Amino acid sequence: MPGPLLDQFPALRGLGEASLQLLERSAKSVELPEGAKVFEANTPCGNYLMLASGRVRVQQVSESGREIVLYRIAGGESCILTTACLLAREDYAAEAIAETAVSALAVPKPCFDRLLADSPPFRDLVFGAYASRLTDLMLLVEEVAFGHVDVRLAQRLLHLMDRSGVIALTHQDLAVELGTAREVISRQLKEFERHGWIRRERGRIAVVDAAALEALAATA
Amino acid sequence: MPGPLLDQFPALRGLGEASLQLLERSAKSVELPEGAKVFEANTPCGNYLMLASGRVRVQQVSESGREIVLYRIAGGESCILTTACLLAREDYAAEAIAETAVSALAVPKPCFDRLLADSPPFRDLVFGAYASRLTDLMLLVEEVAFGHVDVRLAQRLLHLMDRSGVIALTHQDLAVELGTAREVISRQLKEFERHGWIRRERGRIAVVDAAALEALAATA
DNA sequence: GTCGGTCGGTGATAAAGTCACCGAAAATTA
DNA sequence: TAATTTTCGGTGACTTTATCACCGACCGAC
Repeated sequence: MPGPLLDQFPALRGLGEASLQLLERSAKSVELPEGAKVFEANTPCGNYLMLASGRVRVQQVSESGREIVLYRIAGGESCILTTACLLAREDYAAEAIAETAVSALAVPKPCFDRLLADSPPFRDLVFGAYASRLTDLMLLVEEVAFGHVDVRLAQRLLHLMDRSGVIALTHQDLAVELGTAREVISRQLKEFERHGWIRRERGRIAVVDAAALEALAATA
Repeated sequence: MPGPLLDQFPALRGLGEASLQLLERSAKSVELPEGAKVFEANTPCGNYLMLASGRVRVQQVSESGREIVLYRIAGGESCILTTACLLAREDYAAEAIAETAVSALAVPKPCFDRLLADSPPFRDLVFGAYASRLTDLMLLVEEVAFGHVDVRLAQRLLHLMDRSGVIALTHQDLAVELGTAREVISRQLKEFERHGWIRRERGRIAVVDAAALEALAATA
């Protein structure tokens, strides 16, 4: 156990002694290295997952092999996709990948059910995660259906860059972020560079003029 | 009250006397005519909605005014979008329209919270609805991102037609179903008619060769 | 009947996706 | 180190989809 439960999940403050002890006893701590698959498409699942630290990317894979990033989960959040199959007894429709090293809590279904019944803060945690993902996905549908790639790419670059303005991703990675084709990204990036907004290197992109990208990104 | 609760919501069988009585006492019956807005985008909400009968369409509207159908809710199901804002205290991101006359149960938040705490069957109902919508939306993202309009249109025609193979929708309506433009639908339908798969009339489409459409629809 | 609104058709153009292929850089192996 | 393989990105040609502007036909109301 990497630390006290409440430090990892501040949302559980107010959970009550009994529930906390139940969690401490039943939940197993899980450690995953960067790049590990948290779960795969079309696999049954038995545990409810709570992310203590790290970041997980959830993406949809189509039959033709194309991919799109659906959303990300950060430390302190719960992974509602596992909940979905726990409750609906369906298989995953998507896959999840650890973007950083991840430590999580695997809660067995009986314990999950018990907490759901007994603990309002736990319910809030789970429901809150559901609600966020749901609105995320609705906005994503809108973006994919009606958004323009240049605007979406500008937004994503700004969101993915680190403090120094660097994005260490390949064009293919960015294509998966937006659910589009690599060629589309390559041509768009060339256009951005032509404007002097970014610099391209193999496997990395440096944002030069963030203000210009923000102006484009605001072209909702 | 249009009838006993359990007839309208078989999923609530096993709810327990106390919970049932609480529901009967607190929940208000709501009747909406066809075409009524169940809720609009960016409006706060105070009640949890359970659909007794009728059908509701939930669709996303973009700033530019374009629309796409996200999913539908039928009798016996709960409307998780209301739950989402109840729990996340966010506004709606989408709007919902009664496609038929609708009778529903409006459950006030305190009562909703109470049932969630006390009743496992009620929890299953709510969580189950969440899980279904979530997987629906993930599949929709995939479809919009990677699907081809001819295939998607064939699927939708087959799904929307009545027993006699008729779809009483305008081209614009179908465009909203798929989140595309009317012209795209018009041209595609002309192509379908050229193949002898459908017949077009003003405001209605008649499916002539469902098998052919199914073959195309299976071209996932 | 006339009128205003809805419905659908069409051509031109732009944006995005697809396909096939290429060379350069990096990683791996000999 | 040299050779080989893999990954990464570039490009042209073409298809599909989206957008824009406009049109005439049909429909219901008056």
